[in-house]
Amino acid sequence: MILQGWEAIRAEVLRRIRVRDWPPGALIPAEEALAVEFGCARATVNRALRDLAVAGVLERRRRAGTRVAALPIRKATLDIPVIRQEVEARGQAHSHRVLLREDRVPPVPVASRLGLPGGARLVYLETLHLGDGRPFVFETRWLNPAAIAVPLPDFVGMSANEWLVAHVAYVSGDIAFSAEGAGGREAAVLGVAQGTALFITERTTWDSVAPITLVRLAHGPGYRVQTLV
Amino acid sequence: MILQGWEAIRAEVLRRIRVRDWPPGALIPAEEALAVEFGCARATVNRALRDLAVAGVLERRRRAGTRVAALPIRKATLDIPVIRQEVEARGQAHSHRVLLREDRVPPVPVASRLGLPGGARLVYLETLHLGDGRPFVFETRWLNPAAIAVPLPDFVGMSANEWLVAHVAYVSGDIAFSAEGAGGREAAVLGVAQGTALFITERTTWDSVAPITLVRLAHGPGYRVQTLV
DNA sequence: AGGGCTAATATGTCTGCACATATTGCATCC
DNA sequence: GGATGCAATATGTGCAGACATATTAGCCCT
Repeated sequence: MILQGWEAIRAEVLRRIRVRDWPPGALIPAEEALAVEFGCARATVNRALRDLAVAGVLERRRRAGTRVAALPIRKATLDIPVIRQEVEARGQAHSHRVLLREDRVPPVPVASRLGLPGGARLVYLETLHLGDGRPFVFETRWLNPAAIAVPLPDFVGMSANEWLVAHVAYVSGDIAFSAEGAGGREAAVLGVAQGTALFITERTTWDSVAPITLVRLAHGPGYRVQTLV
Repeated sequence: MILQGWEAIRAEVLRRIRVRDWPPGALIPAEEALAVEFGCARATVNRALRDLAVAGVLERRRRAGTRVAALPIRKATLDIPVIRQEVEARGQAHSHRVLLREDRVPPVPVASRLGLPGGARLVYLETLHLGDGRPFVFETRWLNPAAIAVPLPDFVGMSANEWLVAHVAYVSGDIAFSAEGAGGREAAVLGVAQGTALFITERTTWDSVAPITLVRLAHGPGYRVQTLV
């Protein structure tokens, strides 16, 4: 069987896995053998198999060979859009209001998540994002001014997230999702009953060395994060 | 500057992005130019840049060149472990109980999500997963027996997920996360107050042609899904 | 039988070259 | 002026060959 292109090879390998030609856990032929069978170079087979390994479909180890993953559905990728884009994707007009901004000593859990000592002062910011004037998400954010070289703006013209992206050194970080009942303030701001289940996104972002910001987004009812695997 | 290995090149490119040598939106030099600068083959540069593009850090288009993504934090990958592994990773002993199993005609939203006509009969399954004997997650599942060649077991000895992975043709599908208040049954089964915010995971999985199963996992308070970006 | 070293092997990566393909910007034509 | 076509260009993909590296299986020695 002659196949053209690494994607064709990936598709054929996937097909064999799906029809259980190669069942979960099975060892599949070596790259060299597949290259001969498909009439292509080993590098091309390598490209296809590596891609499937990244996707979690295959598990590869040197010398040990390549085997079909025992539990295939293991990795999912999701897009984390900027809030403005998310709102606009729903066909609504985005706006935001800064509800509060002040210097504060963060509570211990916040400081520890950011890896800061107890006494450090941070900027605390509360922002409400709206779609067509209705509350969409309530953002509470801790900013570390010590890690930001330029002076902070008032975040009225541009949301904190967009300003950070545009003005601060490239960031990395982690994201966590959870569910929580709305507290009094959240309920009031979002216009829902207290205790309503909210979808919470928490994001920590780091400079190469210092923590920059910790954001907590409280999404109102009906919010979903969706993935294509 | 001479660099060895595509990961070293990726690191150097990332560094330049971080220090805003190449700010968001900027066009970076062509592969050929970077290959000369780093003293390696173009394919090696290509490998590094392609990797960063997959990670969402770079955006590449033929002829148009490679530019730094304007909004870098856009893609996140997360692992979706099997429940048993998740429980065991917490150092707890996993067990599960099948609470209900019967043939049912699914409600319209379920049928439409699976792309099935209205009248089709499915197997409905309610399972409670426990960690050290305490409720961990409440699983409700619709199974499409028409898409499964072998007869279904009782799922007492092995959870549905693990049985499916082991016995059914390889599946793909999508995952969605949301937050909901606990209904009466969920509250009772999980041992929480009605209305408690639950973290909901919904998974649809497909054969190459037919829908196989729709699972809804209701996680109790404190549950988080975490990601490293 | 058991433990440790060695050789075989599959994947990982790199090079240098070539051609394919998408896209852009310019030139041309009406 | 506007639409159309062409050529230049950056990335995408492919090949053959080579060496690197991790891991295993088996051998040897005690």
